[in-house]
Amino acid sequence: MKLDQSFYTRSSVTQIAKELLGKIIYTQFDGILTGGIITETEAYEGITDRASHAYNNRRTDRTEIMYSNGGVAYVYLCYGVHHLFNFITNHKGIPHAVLLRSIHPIEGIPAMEERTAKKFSKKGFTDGPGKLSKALSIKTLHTGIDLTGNKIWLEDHGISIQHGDIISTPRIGVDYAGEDATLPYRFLIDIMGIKKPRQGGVRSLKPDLFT
DNA sequence: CGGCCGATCCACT
DNA sequence: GTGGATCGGCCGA
Repeated sequence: MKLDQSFYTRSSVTQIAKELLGKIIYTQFDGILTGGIITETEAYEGITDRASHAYNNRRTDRTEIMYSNGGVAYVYLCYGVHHLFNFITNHKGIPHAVLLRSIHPIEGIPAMEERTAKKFSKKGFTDGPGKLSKALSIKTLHTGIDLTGNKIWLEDHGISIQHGDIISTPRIGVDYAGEDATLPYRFLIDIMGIKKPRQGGVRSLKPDLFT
């Protein structure tokens, strides 16, 4: 079942970030379908969040899309190299976002291997925000795209994530954010169920777990 | 208009 | 464990 806009327009960005775990993200460009199970997200809580690009109600050409009604993409370039994908949430004027940090591939794996020049069997295939964007062919030009359309969308396949299986930690790479750098706004499912990961993330997803 | 630097990744030691 | 890649956005002058 495809997720509709009402999933994104709710007011709790942390709740949405947690509910995204276990959902399936798909992209289809030039007839090539790729997709994976979302296993890690981060919430960015708008104008009060020092880690957010929209902190203090800042509006620039880049961040303007964050003020849209929920259900569109915000993709920006990081370190001059990586295209980082965000779900825009909440209502128009409230610039909440969820960064997608990791997926577990389930669809179009050969295409993803070609795009990333890496093999799925190798550890660390799509376990990072830059890498998964490359695998799904998401680029900055997709900023503003409708997340309920036919190029990028989400589906609920009935994967049930227990509350107790969600690990939360501080967000990665936001040391500049002062007190807000310690907020537990990073959410992930530790598929191995072994231990809380250190910063840097879970690198031990079992390829066959969801198949 | 110039300079700084990041919501990262990978090669190399 | 560390440093280089790489460039658009952002800010101050």
